[in-house]
Amino acid sequence: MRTASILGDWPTTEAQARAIQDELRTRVVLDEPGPEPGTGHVTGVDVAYDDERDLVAAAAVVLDAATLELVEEATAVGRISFPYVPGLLAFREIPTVLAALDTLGADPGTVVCDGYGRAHPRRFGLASHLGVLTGLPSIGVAKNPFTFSYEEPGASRGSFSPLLAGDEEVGRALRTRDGVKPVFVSVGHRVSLDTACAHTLRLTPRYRIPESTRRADALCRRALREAAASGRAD
DNA sequence: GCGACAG
DNA sequence: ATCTTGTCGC
Repeated sequence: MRTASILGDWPTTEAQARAIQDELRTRVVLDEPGPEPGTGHVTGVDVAYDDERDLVAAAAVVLDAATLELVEEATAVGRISFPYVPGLLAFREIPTVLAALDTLGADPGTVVCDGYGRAHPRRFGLASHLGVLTGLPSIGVAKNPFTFSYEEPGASRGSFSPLLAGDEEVGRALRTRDGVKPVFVSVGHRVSLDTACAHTLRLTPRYRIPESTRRADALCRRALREAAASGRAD
């Protein structure tokens, strides 16, 4: 029901989308440390696309933050709501992600997005946007540095270096596994950068990418396959 | 003006 | 994101 009202005035043009980001950005909360890593729940969200069939599938996977065991998972399928434009990714992913989150019975805890939060041209990436719309603490963990610069962090897990937009630190390049390419962590909503990195390290005991994101990725791909096979969307 | 550019 | 087989390595 909430999703319907949000889709009601979903932007059509890039200019409208940017204006929405500029307005919602003022509601981001950056002065809370956020939930203690390793306590409560952590929820991974991800989205998969079938542009041919105009289908999008989202998944939300709730994990126990201490054990990383599955608590609950949800999916939603819909139509593509916006083209991919660098800097406007949220408008492509958020409607279906919200639909999936809405069906969860468990408290999502901290939401982990596959993308950026503050590390964004207007400091309002997917994780920030999702955080503001849901009120939930959120962080972004991306696989690429986008347009930002960074110096290679030390080779061991836990090493990090600032992710920079000019001389402004908008996130961190964080090494989650020894000798493996870093991930790019930024704050979404109601979580500090230190806490966001601590969460990310707890979520990567085995792989470079957070367990939450890996599970959400697998789940939304499966949901997309099934939706394409049965030919439904809603 | 041209190229780069989260997923 | 997605198109795609085998293959090198732990």
